[in-house]
Amino acid sequence: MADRRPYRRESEERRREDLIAAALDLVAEGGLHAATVRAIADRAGVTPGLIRHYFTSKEDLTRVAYHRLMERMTTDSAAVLQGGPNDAMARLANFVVASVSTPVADPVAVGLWAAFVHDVRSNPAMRDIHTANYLAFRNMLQGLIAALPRSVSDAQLRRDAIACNGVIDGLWLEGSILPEAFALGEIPAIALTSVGAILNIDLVATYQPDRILP
Amino acid sequence: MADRRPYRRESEERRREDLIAAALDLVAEGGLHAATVRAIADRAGVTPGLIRHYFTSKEDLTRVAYHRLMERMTTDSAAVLQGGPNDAMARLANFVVASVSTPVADPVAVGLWAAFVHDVRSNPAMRDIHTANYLAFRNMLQGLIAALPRSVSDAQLRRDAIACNGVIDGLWLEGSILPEAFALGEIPAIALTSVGAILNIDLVATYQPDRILP
DNA sequence: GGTTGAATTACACAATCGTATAACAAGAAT
DNA sequence: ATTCTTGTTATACGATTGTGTAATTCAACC
Repeated sequence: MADRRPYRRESEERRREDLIAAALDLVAEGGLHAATVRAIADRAGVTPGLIRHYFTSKEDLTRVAYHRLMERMTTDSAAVLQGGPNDAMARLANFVVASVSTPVADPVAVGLWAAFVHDVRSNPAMRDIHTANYLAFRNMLQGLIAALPRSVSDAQLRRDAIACNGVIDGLWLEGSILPEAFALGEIPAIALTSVGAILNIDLVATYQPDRILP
Repeated sequence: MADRRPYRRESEERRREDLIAAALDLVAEGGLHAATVRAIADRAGVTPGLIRHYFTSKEDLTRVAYHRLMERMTTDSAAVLQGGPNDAMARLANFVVASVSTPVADPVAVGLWAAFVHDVRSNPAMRDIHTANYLAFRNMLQGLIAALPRSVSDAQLRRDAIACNGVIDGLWLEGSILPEAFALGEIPAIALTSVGAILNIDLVATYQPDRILP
């Protein structure tokens, strides 16, 4: 009959990846309600029906997309450890700064993250994803703290990690939501001072930016 | 014709209040998309059309509801200052604990809060509401810190307030999203220790719960 | 105690949502 | 070349969305 839209066959992995990326893009831009099956398909350059060919439902796609987001945030924070200094204090300082700087701290990222928070509370599958990634991040932080030249009990180490994670999360949040409320570099500086105060070490003097700050 | 639903006339204030409360309830339970005009009206015991009689649009109702939510959270934190001790350190300690305890820290509240974060970024009116309430909270905290028996510069006072606000926000977030990941009273204890470490004072020894903890 | 004004209900409407199913066509297999 | 598999498009459907507009009924007022 009429001319059908021409198309190319792609691998399953490629198609799933494109759809996930399109979904995250749309959520970041317009919130969860903007990520409709039609909009996602359009952004990914396919037709809506294809989504249900690769995902059992829209909820399924949502779940996978959230997992990908959390994974990316943890990876971005950890990336700064690769090829950096070997000194424990310097490694911690780099990690702290990276966690409250772009691309981890970012208005788009926090909007994206917040969009899924409610589902995390109400949906068991989403909560499992959140718990796993939250603990992965905190354990990474705890490992960096444990490597410091000081001796504390395991219980104290846990409390320190929770506290430092708290400052980082809080500053990440505020700096991302209201970036214009802070001077350039103010949040990273405060993060270093605070984590240092909690752990009773001088992180500020330790920190040496071996990478270009944005 | 058929029997119309009987109704009572109420004051404008009462109706607006009921509709706002209904909207917040629904967002808390099922996210933003659950708060449809029909669901809100049903919860408030009226018919959908009445919403547009008191609010120019659904967006208008959403904006007002968010304002009410932020207002309530700040008020709940400040409530602990009323009738409490006069000692500056004790007042700060009470405030810190209240900010990371129920009803301020609560799974429902954080889900509610997160639902609006995206709009805060993209909608100027929502951002104004957020900025005003965020600064109100931080200034309240800064006032408590300024009252402490120690002398620091204004710039340092600002940094201290941002840092303490960060820990509080971060712990509020984590404790609210994953309450089962922490022991009872663990988060308040860590909050006191951390804020104390940042300000270089002993808040833990100061804190004396003159109110029943939940 | 009618009369009147506005609070409230009732209904309609176009747009959009997620999902289901059938038709097609691209590329590998033969 | 032809067939076959299945990735992909096309279309339809019922439910639900926010928003207008007209019809009612409550309660105050003279």
